[in-house]
Amino acid sequence: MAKQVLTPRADDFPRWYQEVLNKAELADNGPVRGTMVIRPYGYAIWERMQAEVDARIKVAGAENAYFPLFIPESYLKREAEHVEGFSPEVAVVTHAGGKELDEPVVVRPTSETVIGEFMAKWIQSYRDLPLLLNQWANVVRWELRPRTFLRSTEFLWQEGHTAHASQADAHAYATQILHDVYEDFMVNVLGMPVLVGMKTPRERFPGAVNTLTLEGMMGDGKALQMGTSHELGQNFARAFGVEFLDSEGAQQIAWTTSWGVSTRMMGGLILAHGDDAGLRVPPVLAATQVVVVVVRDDDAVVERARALTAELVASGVRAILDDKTSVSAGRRLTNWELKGVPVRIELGPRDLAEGVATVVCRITGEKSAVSLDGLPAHVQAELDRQQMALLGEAIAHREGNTADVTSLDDAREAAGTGWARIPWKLVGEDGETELATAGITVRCLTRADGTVPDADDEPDLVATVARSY
RNA sequence: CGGGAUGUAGCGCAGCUUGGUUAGCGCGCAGCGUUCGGGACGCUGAGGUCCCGGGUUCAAAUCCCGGCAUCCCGACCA
Repeated sequence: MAKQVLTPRADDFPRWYQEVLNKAELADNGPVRGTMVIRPYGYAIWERMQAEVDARIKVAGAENAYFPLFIPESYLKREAEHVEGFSPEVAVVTHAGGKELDEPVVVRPTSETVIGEFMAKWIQSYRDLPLLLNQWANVVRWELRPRTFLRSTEFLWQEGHTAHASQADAHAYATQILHDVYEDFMVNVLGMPVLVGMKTPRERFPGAVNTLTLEGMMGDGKALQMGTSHELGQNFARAFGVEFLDSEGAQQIAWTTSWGVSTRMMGGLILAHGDDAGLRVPPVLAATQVVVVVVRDDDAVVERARALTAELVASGVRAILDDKTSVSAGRRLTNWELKGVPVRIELGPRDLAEGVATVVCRITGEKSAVSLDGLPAHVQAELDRQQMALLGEAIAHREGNTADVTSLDDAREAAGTGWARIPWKLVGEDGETELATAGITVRCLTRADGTVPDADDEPDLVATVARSY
């Protein structure tokens, strides 16, 4: 019997995306336009993302703190480009406590301004630098076209904010976060071979002097910005008075950075790794790496499955038991497949009689009978192999759908199905505007050797252009 | 804000052109029975301000007017 779980995504990708969200029980739409409700299964994955990212942030030396959700409107107005860039999408509270407020407060769209205010208080001397802060929070941006996880009105993220004594230090730190935290996480945990580069001036964060980005290719060949790291120069420090005395006793203005990744990565995970049977979660990320499914309601089977689950947990695998035999086996198997649990172990009377379990790998689709003895070791090896297979598949997909071109027409053509790499000097600001009319943007600039440039006017830069979410 | 479309059960939809008894279907949900190794089947049942307001009519989900909301394509964006 042919099994067709979801709408074929080639026909209607947005609909396929929505079906995965619903059927894999990741998220629902919220009551207010553009907001989302993250369901427990989706949130468990987000918690794993948080844990992995947070650990890397701490290695990079930043500490967690928390700043207010409400920001005085006047703060936002202190940095000219920043207010201009954000005001269209800021939610403003004008009434509270039963009366109109003297000064409206905005719901943070990002926290550079409040944090800048406090950095100014906390920093007096070069000995106070660098100040490396991070916060896990929700922010609100009233975007015109919201989409669950990819561009929701409210989203969860991590925003790092740092202050440094010199431009070189700030640049080095923004770059360190880009590679050691974000790229490492995305490649090794998410299994996504992100393209790391620099945004063009047009695509820069409002108020930044340099925006670095990590771009992932989705299953349909579009690009998704998975994370960013900004050098803010002295723009915010000047606006908020983040000043310090250097070792010579001279008053200096600090150099700041900000960087973040968000629940958008949940959307990226779905769009990059999902297939027509639902989500596929990389084993390193998965909150549930293995599900042991009791195929039939049989005491001996239930008992053995429970023991096996305990064995797996004891061996360090994140495993759960599914003994809910009141629901038919076929339905449960399909549900776990939709949710993308990397390894499924099916145990029934037939398996038990032969001393084996049926091991099914979600990522490669392989199915095999494996002896119950030594199963935990086998499972661990299988998880590692599935992780590599998923990354390998994503790399092949990206390479197979990226074309090197030398004209804007060819770039437009290639962007119909994937990415195009084109010399930046053939594009320029005018070419960028022209491509934009066809819905194509310059995702980032890289050097010919693939490394991240220091400036957008370096010679021989390569622009990667694509459609995006 | 421009261009297109849609609002009917928890979800997905039909019915509207040509007004007419009690508004249907699939999925899901509840009960009983048979099933159970890849989304089982039968029977029974619960569940509805047909987006809102007004109008026409003996009679409106259906026709007319006004409003609201949502979705898709653009501009904005983690």
